[in-house]
Parts: sequence; C-alpha cells; structure tokens
Amino acid sequence: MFEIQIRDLDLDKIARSGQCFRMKPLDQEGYEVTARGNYVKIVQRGDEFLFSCREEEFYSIWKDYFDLDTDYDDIRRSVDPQDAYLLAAMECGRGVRILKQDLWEMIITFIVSQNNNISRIRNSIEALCERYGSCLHPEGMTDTACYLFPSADAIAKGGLEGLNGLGLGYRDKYILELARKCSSQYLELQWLEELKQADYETAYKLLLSEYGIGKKVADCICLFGLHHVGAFPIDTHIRQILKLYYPNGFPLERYQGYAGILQQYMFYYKLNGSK
DNA sequence: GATCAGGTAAAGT
DNA sequence: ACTTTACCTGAT
Repeated sequence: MFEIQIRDLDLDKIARSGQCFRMKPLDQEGYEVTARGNYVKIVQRGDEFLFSCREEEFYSIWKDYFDLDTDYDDIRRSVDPQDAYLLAAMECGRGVRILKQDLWEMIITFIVSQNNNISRIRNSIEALCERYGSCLHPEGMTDTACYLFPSADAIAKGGLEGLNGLGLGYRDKYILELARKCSSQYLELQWLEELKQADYETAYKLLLSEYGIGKKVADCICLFGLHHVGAFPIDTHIRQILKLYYPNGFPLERYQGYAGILQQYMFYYKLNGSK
C-alpha cells in the first residue's frame, strides 16, 4: 500500500474520458488498472490516493502511466480567455490526464473502436483479454481474476477463427494482420520499436499505411499510445464540435504541440458535460 | 425494424 | 482528388 496526494487527477473522469476502455470500477470503491504487465487497485478520496502497490512500483510505473509529471495548470492557463467553450470544457474535465498506455494495446483498442460504440468496445476488449491474456489473481484471490491485454503472439497464433465470438465484426482481419506484424514471427521488423522512436509525423504515416488504420485511428494511437500530444484526432463528436463552435477552424497553431490534450477535454465535455 | 456507434477500404464520380 | 457505399453487430 502506498498513499499519496495528487492534484489534477480524477479517476472517475478518466474512466469516462474515452481514452481507455478497461479501467474497471471495483464493487466497493476504486478502480483496477493493468499496464505493462502490472496490476494495481487505486482508491481515490479527493486528492488523496491509495495505491495497492509499494512506493517503489508507484514511482517506477504508475507515476509515469498517469502522466503525473505534466502540469495541467499550465495547459489550462494557456487557453484563450476569450474562448468560453474551451474554458468550460477544461473546467468540466478537470482531473483528466492523457494516460501513457501500452502502444500495442492502443493499436488494437482503437481499431476495435472504429464505427463502434463504447459499451461494445469494452465488451470486445474484455472478451479478447479473457481469451488470450494472461490471468492474474490479485492477492491470491482466485475468485477475482483479472486479465492482462494479450500479446500479439497469442492473437496471431489463434488465427482468424480465434477472434470469432468477440463481437469484433469486420475488424477481426485488421487485428489479425497487425498481430502477425507485431508478433515474434516478424521479430526483425521491430515495427513497434520503430514507431516508438519515430516523431509524430513519421509515426502517423507509418500507422496510416496499415490495413484497417485510417486518419482518426492513427491519430488516436499517436495520442494515447505514443503520447504525441500534438495529435488531434477528429471523430464524429469532435467534428460536430468544430462545426458548431469553431466554424472558422480550431486554432491548432495557438496550441501547437499539445492540441490533443485540449481535444480530450472537448471530447469529455461533449460526452459528460451537462448539455 | 431502422438507425446509430469515437471509421476505413474500395468503388464510383 | 473528392464523394458514396458496404461493412459486423449490440444497443436503443
């Protein structure tokens, strides 16, 4: 157990922010999160957080995962004081941070997300994890199994039939192809490593050239899987927002290099704001 | 029973 | 180059 005070972090909001699909709310309180092969339970009370791991693990993994080195006050302060809509969005989403999730997991997750709704995305990802992910039994509890996101090898090995019954629909072939590309069968490719080294523009182009990855998904992977916070994914919600509040275009130049963070707040505001 | 959902590939102008 | 259309499928 490790207790710490953190500002600008709201787990409930992050869980509903659309950037992650498997932060699981626990029956009593708190969330369970898996990342990079690690599992943790987190309980939040205001700005006090209780992590179920040791201090060492918090600092080596979760501090980075929750992007705690970024000062979101700076970002809020940089917003155009004339831009009432964006100010409201930033206030509504206070506590949302861009998680540093696993690249491979984000690639598959956002392929699943295309032309799809959130509850079905969740179900598909969870079913995929249960079928191919390693099973963890936190604290030796055999009744509360939790699965890691599966490896590319595991998915590639199962073939197209192995993806049946997960509600993936026509996306199954995209997933299989990328699983093969990222599996140890193509170890010499080191494609994921290449992506990680690349700058935003290069990574975007690499992703876009893949079967099943278009502009929107490529940008989501850049933003959530590579932490290129300048990426600005335009989905149907953001498109509506731009049309309504920014008919002359969103001021990307003003927010160059981190517009994706603002995108995330606008998205959150649209889905969770009072309107 | 349509229509929609955090789009993309492929075909058609 | 720009504009349609088909596509899996659970939810509403």
